[in-house]
Amino acid sequence: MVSTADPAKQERRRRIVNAAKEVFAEAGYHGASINAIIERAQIARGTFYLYFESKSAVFDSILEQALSDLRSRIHRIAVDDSGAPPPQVQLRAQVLATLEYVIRDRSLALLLLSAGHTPDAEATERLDQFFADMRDLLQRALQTGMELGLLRPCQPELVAAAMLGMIRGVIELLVRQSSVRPIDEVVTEMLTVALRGVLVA
Amino acid sequence: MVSTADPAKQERRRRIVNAAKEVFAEAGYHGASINAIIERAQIARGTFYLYFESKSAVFDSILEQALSDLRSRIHRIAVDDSGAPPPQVQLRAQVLATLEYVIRDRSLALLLLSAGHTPDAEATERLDQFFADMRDLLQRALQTGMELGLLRPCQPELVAAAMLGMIRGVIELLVRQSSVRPIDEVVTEMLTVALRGVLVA
Amino acid sequence: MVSTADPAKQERRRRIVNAAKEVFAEAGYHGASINAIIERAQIARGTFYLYFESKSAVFDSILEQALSDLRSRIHRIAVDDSGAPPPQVQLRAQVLATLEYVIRDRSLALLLLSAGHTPDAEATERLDQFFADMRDLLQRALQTGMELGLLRPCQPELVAAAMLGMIRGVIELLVRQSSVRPIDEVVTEMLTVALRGVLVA
Amino acid sequence: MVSTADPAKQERRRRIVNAAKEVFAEAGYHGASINAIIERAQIARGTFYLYFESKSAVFDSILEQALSDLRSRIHRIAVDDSGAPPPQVQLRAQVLATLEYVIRDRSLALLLLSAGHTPDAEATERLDQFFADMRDLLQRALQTGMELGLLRPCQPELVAAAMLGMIRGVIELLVRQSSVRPIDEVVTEMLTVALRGVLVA
DNA sequence: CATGAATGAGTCTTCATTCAT
DNA sequence: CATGAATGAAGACTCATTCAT
Repeated sequence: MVSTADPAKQERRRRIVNAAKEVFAEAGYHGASINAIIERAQIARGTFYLYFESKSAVFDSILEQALSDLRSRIHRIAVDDSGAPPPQVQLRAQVLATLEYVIRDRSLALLLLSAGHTPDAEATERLDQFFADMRDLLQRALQTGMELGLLRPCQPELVAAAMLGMIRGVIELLVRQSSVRPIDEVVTEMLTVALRGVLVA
Repeated sequence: MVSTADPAKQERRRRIVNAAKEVFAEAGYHGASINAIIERAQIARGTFYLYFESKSAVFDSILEQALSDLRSRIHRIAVDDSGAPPPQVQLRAQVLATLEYVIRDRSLALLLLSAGHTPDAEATERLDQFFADMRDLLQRALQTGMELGLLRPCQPELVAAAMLGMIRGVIELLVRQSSVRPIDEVVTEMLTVALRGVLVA
Repeated sequence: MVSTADPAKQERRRRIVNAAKEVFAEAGYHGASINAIIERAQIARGTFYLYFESKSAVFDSILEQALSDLRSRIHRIAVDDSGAPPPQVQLRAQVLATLEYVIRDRSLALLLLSAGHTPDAEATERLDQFFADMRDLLQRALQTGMELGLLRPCQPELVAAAMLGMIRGVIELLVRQSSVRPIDEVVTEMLTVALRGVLVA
Repeated sequence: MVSTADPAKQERRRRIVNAAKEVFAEAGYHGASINAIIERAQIARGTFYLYFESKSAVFDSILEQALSDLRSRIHRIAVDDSGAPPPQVQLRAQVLATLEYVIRDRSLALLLLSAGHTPDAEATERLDQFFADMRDLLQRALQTGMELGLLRPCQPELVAAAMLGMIRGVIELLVRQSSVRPIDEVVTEMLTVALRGVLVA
């Protein structure tokens, strides 16, 4: 077991993970060679395999961590719970938290955006599952909103997909442009578009 | 020169392109082995290289064709030309044409959605350029709409990115679900969300 | 049988042989591709195999022709036959004939000089045999000369090898330099060196 | 940096070089497959590429080493320097050193003799340059000898080519015959022929 | 634990040869 | 006979993974 917290080991592990994240982000899963990773992490070849079973294992580990972090920032929006803040506030908070987390780590963001094709079926599936979960959450939120008469009738599945895409599109823009925008305003704009559209009236 | 016609050759070339498209879609650029492509195309190894210089050449060819087809379906929306149909109609037509083209060829859609990391820098650049162009078009349309007082004030760059993402998100949904939806309704819903948002009022 | 003299066929065969000779000379046996040969000969791929069984077959054919031509120019020098010209004259005539034949066809010369490594064991052997024969001839001439008291005592095998090398060296010079030298003088110089050496006395 | 010592690595490198030298000598550059080399060297495919960048790299390395070794054995002959041994002695020493070096390593000798057509243009050029240099050296020695009245008037370029060929011819004989001759006597004979020719007087 | 030399399965690509038209 | 499209064996090279030191 490596998980048992020897601090030096933990540090090393983190070094590897970070190196791998950068290399994956720059070159994609396939283009990322163990060579590049260990060079960036300043470790020997064998050492890598002391901490991770395989290339796909690091990738999985990075993904798992990211998805778990993201999941902890996103929940079902409570509507009946009288103690909770109003739905729009909850929504805003979650979107903001998500964006902040992803934007903070450019490599991770790139990795998540492009992590399509891994030969590691599991990783692909895990990522797909994550996005599916997010869409479900959105979809249910939309459904509830419709039932409560807050939202206009629509095809929730489709709109959920559209909105998820919207978020990805915005993240891509933020990540590709090195210029730093105030995330707060970005979220405001995004939500306005999603909720009110772009027409004047 | 034979490059023009010979129906048998054209047919063969198409077989290879289709096989490649499927394999690329399923396995990504790297995961796609020449072996897999020629097996699916039912041809010998050497035959592949009779039609394409290299693996990246087929990929490029597929990409080029797709982007050119798409570009021919998408143009700047004319607003002052009194002979032209109203902007919303033009917009709808273009989105519809795009979706129809992409949805028709599932493999191509998957390929376009995930064609992030190719070692072929040119291909990656070409794809990036395409999406950048699309965003520009959207951005300018938004700007014009704002200037004409049709759209509410917004950050056009951000909104353009969001909408492009929306389209990608919807395409992904359509492509992943094998269920066939009436594209017409999909477009209507998408445009409604983009233009009017989801709120009731 | 192709040997039966249809003149058009003969002409075509010659075209192929010449093309092959040039390509072999320029690129070596391995570097010579059937492609290059048929392009230069202006024929289709299949046509090549109508005239020659394989790549090595053309090579063999070229070699065989050249060696046979050369052999017909080189004979044992007659010393007792009172009707024959003096040995030195015979020697000179043969060396001259050899050089003239080889120099006339630059490609052939290059091919003969470098035709070391063919995967075709037979061709290699044939070439080796030719050079061995030439050396034998020289060696016996030397031996005879020694026995007749015309030449100083020496190790005939060694000296034969040296003189064969001398000839090859000179041919190489003539072929590599595009400048045209009077072959007659070349032969004179060569024979003088071989017979009298370079010292003054 | 490890490039300097590590005896085990050096040994392995030598094993590869030797295997390659043999295979190149037997089969020529093209005929030599990496497969054959690694089999003879008893190493795995990847190991080869740990020591050499490519097939042509080993070839280059072998060539470079040989040419450098040979160059260090051959110099301009000093004639005015009163402290130097007489020219004939210097000449003899150099020819002897050259032959000894080349004969000792049969594979190397074969490789040098036949290293005509490499697709590696650089290697070919390097070899050509070497022989050109040697010819230059000989040519200048002849010129000097003529000017000093030691040698009879001749065309130095031609004679230099002849003598270089002579050396190659003799090496070829020594290398092809497995029988071992006393190199000393070989050199004596060769020089005698070159200097005094074969005639009795 | 760390190291990095060694491994070999797997990839792309070339090219001599065949054969249906 | 001529053609050139099709074939597939063979070759060079890469890179994730292992293991002796």
